[in-house]
Amino acid sequence: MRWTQTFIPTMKETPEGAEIPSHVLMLRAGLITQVMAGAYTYLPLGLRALRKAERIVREEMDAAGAVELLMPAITPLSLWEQTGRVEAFGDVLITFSVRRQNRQVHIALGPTHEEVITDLIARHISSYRQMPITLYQIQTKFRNEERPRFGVLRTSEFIMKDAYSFDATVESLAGSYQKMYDAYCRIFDRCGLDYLAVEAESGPIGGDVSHEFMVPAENGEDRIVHCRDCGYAANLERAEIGARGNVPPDVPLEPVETVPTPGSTTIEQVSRLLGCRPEQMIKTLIYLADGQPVAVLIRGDHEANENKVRRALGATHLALADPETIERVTGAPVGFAGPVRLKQPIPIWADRDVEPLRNAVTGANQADAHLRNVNPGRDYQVEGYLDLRIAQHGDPCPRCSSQLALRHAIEVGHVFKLGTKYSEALSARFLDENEQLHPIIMGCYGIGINRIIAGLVETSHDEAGIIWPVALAPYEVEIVPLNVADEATRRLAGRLHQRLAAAGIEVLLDDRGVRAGVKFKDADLVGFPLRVVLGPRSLKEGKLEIKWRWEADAESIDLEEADQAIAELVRDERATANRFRQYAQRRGD
RNA sequence: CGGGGCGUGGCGCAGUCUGGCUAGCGCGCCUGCUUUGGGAGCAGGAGGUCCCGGGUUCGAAUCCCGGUGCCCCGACCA
Repeated sequence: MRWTQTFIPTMKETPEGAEIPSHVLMLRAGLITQVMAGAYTYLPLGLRALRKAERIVREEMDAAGAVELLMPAITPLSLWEQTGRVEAFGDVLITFSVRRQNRQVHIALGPTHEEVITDLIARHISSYRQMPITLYQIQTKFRNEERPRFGVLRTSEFIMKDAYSFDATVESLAGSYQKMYDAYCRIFDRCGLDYLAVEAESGPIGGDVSHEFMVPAENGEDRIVHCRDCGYAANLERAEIGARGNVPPDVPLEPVETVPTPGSTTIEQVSRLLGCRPEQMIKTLIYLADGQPVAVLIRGDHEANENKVRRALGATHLALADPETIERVTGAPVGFAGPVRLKQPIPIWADRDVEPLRNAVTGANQADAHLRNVNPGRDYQVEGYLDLRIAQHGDPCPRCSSQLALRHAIEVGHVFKLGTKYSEALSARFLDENEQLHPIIMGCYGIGINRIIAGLVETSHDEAGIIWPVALAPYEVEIVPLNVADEATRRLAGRLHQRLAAAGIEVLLDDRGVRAGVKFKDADLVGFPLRVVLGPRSLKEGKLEIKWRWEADAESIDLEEADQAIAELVRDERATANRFRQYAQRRGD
């Protein structure tokens, strides 16, 4: 391809509103352009990168035995009503009605396709002999994001690879799940992404096991913990905390004392008023677990992890209690709850970090008052001490004796053991070998194709621009003739271009009649992996210059058979990605 | 959905507080000459509903009212 014949609107300046590197660089390099909040056009270069990511995903899904199909983006709203997800999605689900003759057809744009595929399977699979099977598609999804942001990382329309497995037994599901997990590792490896597979929260319904594939990045929306020593990694929503070796301080237990704290309902206000540190305070949260009130004690400087609480209580639904319930249970308005002398006897569970607290400060269960010198056993009893709080940077690792690091990350993939939620709701059942009817056991597996690109750019760039691995680069090689006014240069460049293209190399020829500096800047900005310069200096000596984007220096190679040498280099990098890996390694250190 | 910011040729911005000549600057674009290894120089030129609607005024990019779009922080995110 010739630069003058395609469409690459690069920009010298950063458009207003773009802040994070991936957004800035994708706009400036002419990969994307915004159409509205949360919707982008993929320009020719951006589309090429996207297609390459898609192809890697497709190849690995096929290799893992998954079978591709394509479902429609428009789906009947009734399907979503059957699974209760019209409410679950709320405004995120884009719905509309169209007229057909004398009736209204209610349509939802698919934000994901569990309903559609389960409905399909329900119609066509009825025997254990037809399973296991995994189906996938690469398709545009629609979610009306409350707040689209970060360029292409969070949009209302995006391309997703979504796969769904169907198994007769949980053992079989484990196999299907593992195949997808392994395929995901290969996919993100091939894309050159620096990723972590983290344990993820599977949510209150259906699933029991789930992993997310995360690209650690400053601007990621998710937060994960990672142990460098043993490799434990988990989404913050799920992250366990290791043994803390909490030993209560050897101090005399002071008598409980009620102190007035008018209007002070937060940890911060009370700690300031009473001159105590938040870590000396006990936060008492009243939850409704499947409708039953329960008290949860968390150290003042910590935060409750509601997923942990829900799991620990074996509840399906968990939510902070409403003010009326709190008042009924504690006898005080919101903000003054404590474990001592609750008005109504309810179970009290505490986080492990509450156990060693002595002479602590907590709510007095009466308006405008707190208690000092509260101690466990003497003043209140708990059902038990459990891991109930959100992990923090530096917390002990749950798997080894090391510490957890907290990092931001971009979620690029998610694998999920779904169970039978959708098969039950949509009657997708099969007969086993004993003629027993069971709901089909499902798994679902998503990859955000756009996020692969954005994640790569976000983590692989320098001041000058993007640094693509060959696997995702819009073009593998860019030929830069410095003086296109020179007939000989033009002819040489054209011939090289032709030969490389004929050799199956993805090559772009910058044939613009602009100054050398402009071409160099654009080459760095877009970030093609291999740059080939034909300039008067080296041409005189029968040489041309090649330079990998991530290397500082160029090297000269003979003009004679340069095409073969370059093709060989590119093929080698395609096969091994060794050079890019070395750069990524250096970058990581 | 709460809080904040912005909207002026294709892009980035000034001008708005304190209303007043023909709305300005840089980049980009077009023409010509010179130049040619890291975003060239000179000369000439094209390109504008100053986000939209209403109001105040002799006069509005500028003041007032309403709307709308975009961005950021937070809440939310199968």
